[in-house]
Amino acid sequence: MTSPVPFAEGDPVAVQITQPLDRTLDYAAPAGGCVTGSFVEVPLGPRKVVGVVWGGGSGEIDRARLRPVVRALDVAPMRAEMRDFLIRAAGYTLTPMHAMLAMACRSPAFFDSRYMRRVYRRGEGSPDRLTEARKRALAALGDFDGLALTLAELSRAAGVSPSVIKGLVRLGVISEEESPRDLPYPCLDPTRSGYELSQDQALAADDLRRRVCGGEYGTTLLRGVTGSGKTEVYLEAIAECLVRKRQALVLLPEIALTAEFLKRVERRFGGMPAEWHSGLTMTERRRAWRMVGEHGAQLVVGARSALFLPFRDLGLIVVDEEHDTSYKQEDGVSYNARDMAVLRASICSAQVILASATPCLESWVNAETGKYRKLQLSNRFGEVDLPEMRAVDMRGEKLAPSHWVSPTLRDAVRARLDAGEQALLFLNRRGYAPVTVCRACGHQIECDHCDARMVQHRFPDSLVCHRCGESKPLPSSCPSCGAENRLAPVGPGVERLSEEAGELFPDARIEVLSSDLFGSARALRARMEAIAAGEADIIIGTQLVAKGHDFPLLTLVGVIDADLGVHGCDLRAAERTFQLMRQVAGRAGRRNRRGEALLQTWQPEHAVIEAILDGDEENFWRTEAAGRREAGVPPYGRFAGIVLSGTDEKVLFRIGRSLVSGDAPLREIGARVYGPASAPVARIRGRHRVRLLVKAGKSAPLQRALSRWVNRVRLPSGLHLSIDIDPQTFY
DNA sequence: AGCACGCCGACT
DNA sequence: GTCGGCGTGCTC
Repeated sequence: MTSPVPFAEGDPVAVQITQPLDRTLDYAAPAGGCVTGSFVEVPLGPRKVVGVVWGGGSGEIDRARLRPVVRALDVAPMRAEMRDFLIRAAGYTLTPMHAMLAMACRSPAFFDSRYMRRVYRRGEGSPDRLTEARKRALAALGDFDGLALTLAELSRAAGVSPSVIKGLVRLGVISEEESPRDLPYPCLDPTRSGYELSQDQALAADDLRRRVCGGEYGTTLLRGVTGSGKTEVYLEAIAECLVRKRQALVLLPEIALTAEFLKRVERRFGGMPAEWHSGLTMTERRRAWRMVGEHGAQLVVGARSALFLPFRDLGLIVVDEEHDTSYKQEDGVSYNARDMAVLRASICSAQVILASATPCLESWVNAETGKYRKLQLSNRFGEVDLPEMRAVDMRGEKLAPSHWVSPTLRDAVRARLDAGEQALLFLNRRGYAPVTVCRACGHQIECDHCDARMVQHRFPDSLVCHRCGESKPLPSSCPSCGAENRLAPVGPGVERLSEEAGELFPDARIEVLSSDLFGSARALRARMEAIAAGEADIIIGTQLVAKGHDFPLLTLVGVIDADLGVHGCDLRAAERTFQLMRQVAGRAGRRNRRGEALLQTWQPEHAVIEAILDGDEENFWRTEAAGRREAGVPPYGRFAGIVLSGTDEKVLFRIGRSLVSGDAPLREIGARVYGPASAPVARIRGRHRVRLLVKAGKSAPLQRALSRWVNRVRLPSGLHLSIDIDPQTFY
């Protein structure tokens, strides 16, 4: 990598700012100079904004007219490889550079000065008289041996007043010193002995260690079912990375999973790594950002945005549960963290480990074709791990109206309860009922802002739009025809299912686990732990329970509606259903008990349901891949979504049609455009959305053609156009 | 993104 | 005759 170019005071420099300008602006370097990559504050009209020195000035503006950079910010300059990453990520996702840069500038470190704080440690002297309060103060210092505590922290920990501590400082018993605000994270020790690995795991771990040692780019798909010990294996790769003094990053799909993972890291390396996600306080963010860029953080555990942290020398990125859809960000800047991890690693010569029991088809194909290496972990616990899976053919079951638990499933649950074991009823629908319909006129209650049906909830009584979060009370009369008391809930949600379970199993302790029923991730976690310890007999849950938590007493999973995901024309419907079913089923029966999974379905002969039941994963992936190849869709073709949003739907369609009629740049590369049509979510918070879909061949230069195409039309003000490369949703 | 400049309707 | 609506364009 090129070393940073220095600029002396007054030299013209090009600055990329985080404001919506699609080019750099020239400024005069500040007093003390700056280098390429310096984070700077620059004047823009009447304001001051943050930017990064991108290089020497363009010279377009007369030197004498240049406004000077206000100051270089007190953080390490952006490294050349980070700039390279941002430029290439922007080019791939067709994100304007200013928006891409903004993601790398989400740092509270910019404006908080690097101030010192006064901390207290044990000093040399001994006290003249050892009072009770003084004893407590010294004991507290002993408890936090080596840690620098502030006056407030120490006096709270010891339960004494600050004056006691000040008194001891005067006697020299406690020493007072200045220490930087942001402390390095504790040093992790990769040489501690790790978890005991099975032979299979040890082989995989050795392989990954060698890769990390090589110091080159490479991606490995690490496959293994829940309980096969993927985490222990990639912790060894991290250990190797730390031994080599390079930094490591672990991406997790959900914040709720970090706490448990952090504990495992602490057990393995004897210290806590840095965390990065939306739940951090300002202070924590500042410390993490700064320490990652200096020498103070070896390992970061975080959400997808951690990819934009200023790592000094990143040697390994682990993407855990790589198939998880939350890695794809679609609001604002849209990118897939899995793909960006691979890009970033290829730029800084790092290894990538994509870990999953059920990889996404793209990764499966990449592993098959040799683009990624693959490592398969077999099951540590022999054959016990996968539950016995059976379909419950709903066509042969007798069910009362508005009931969803079949007699077959009911009997199976009863048997588990009698044996003192737990059962899980899985339904991927929050709330009481997904639809509220008027029995008099057939009207369905929709959200006023989103064109989505509102979901009826009972805790508390209300109608909630799951799209925008809008809620309103359940009316007593139909908003369309005015009929009184004719509004009826239709279809099941977890709350309604728990009502039914209550009737079927009046003596059982029933617990609903749904993300909206808990105030915080912490509360949810605590509840899950209590349930895992046996505080419930029947768990009713949404996909929340499919991830992450281990319920050792759970031996039966009943999937209320296995067909939910297989209809619909979404490209990935089959894949998602497969992944979710395997994950949920994997919750049943761990370690010593064989579990059972019952899938209620109206179409047991459907290819996806059959693939799930017969357990031959490779066969499922092969069939799915063949179908995609045939249709020329990802990963054998490429898609891009164009969303036009604005207040006037007619204008959106007009612009959409004019885009279609000017599609020459697309036809030149053999791509086709479909639409315009109302977007899957036709209206969000009052703004209409119209969507176009572009389909191109696998190796067509899609991005270049798209930007040429889109830049041709002039957009009326108030109309917004966004491009989503590799969209997750279609129709 | 902000903020200014600028060109057409209802008020003192 | 002015105040102010927000459309268009600029920011080194």
